[in-house]
Amino acid sequence: MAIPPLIRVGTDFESEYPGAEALATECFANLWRTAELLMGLHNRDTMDRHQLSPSAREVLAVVEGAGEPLEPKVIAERLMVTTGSMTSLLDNLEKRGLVRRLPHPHDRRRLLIDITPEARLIVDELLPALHARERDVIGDALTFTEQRALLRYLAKLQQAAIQARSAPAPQGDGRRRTARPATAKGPQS
Amino acid sequence: MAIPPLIRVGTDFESEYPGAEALATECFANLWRTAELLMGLHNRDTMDRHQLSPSAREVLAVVEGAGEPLEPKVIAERLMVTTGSMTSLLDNLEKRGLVRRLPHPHDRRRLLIDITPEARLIVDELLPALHARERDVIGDALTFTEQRALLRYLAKLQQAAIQARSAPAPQGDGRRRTARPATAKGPQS
DNA sequence: TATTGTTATACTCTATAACTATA
DNA sequence: TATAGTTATAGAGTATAACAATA
Repeated sequence: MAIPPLIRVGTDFESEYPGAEALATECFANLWRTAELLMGLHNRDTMDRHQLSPSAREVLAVVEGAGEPLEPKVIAERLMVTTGSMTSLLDNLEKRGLVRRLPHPHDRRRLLIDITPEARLIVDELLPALHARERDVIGDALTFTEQRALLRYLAKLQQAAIQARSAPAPQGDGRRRTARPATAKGPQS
Repeated sequence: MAIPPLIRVGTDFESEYPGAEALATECFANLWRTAELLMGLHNRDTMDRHQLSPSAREVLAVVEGAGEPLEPKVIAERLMVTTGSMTSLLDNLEKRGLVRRLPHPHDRRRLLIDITPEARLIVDELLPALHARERDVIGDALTFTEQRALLRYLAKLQQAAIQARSAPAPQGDGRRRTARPATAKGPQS
């Protein structure tokens, strides 16, 4: 397999980066890679089966999941994009006949976005398959007990990350000492 | 806090999606969100401090980490992008004076990409700060024992994800039964 | 013929800022 | 004045396919 099962950092990592810890960096790198690999499965399936981009899928999933039409601004907040970006996403989806812009009953500035029956067909086919995939892949790797432990760790990491977001910029305490040698590729653990 | 600490799926999830499991979906969703939050810290720092996009940072880190100039194709493989995309990334970095295209000594089809002293200054300032951030955020959330357990889980998940990549498309076994209620108000059957 | 890298083209995603219509 | 959404513009990132140079 071209892809190794885990990213490792060199044995000299902690002397190269004083103030860092190899274990934390390995957690970080592998958390990202694992997430990318898993989400990549969903994205590929979504594109192959329905020619939907990840963001387009998210829009449909959010509206369908809400069970009722939503204002563009609300969808934009869920996806964490600007209203300008949302207009563009909705334009594409509307062109494909997957969403409709409806007038808001009480405020003529606003819209309500609903998904069309065609979109509903797509979502009703796609989401169960994606969730089944999640069950298969994650259940293949981890026991329920491990999944619950993972979830606890992720909750703690999210809290720490959210706190760090509003914290000051990271301190570049440790200064790198040597160029990282090219030959240090074999982690001997 | 606007952002809840953990994504949860509804209690009726497993009846909506037969063949799925709420626990696996929560693992999947939170793995993604955690990774995004953590990587978002790095991306924001990198952009704020050095106006470098994530991909541009990766190119510099890969070349600097190798300790010697690398061929574009090698960098492209590490970043998992095509050589066409790599040309574009290198164009941007070269315009900013951060990389140089050197002739390959033995093969005139090839190039060797080296980073300039300016880029080295950036990388030597940035990477230690990012690694220190990793230590702080992850160390704040998890004990070393927990970090090691997390790493074990991630290794297993990566293996499962890599296997799934070459497996057939997911089976949409379970058919969605009802529209997902937004606020437990009755979706009629 | 096969490989490396470039070019040309196109598309998605995203942002910002100016703008319109409405509140 | 403030808000919702659009438009115009811009730029990054990515891909594919055709291509040139070289092996």
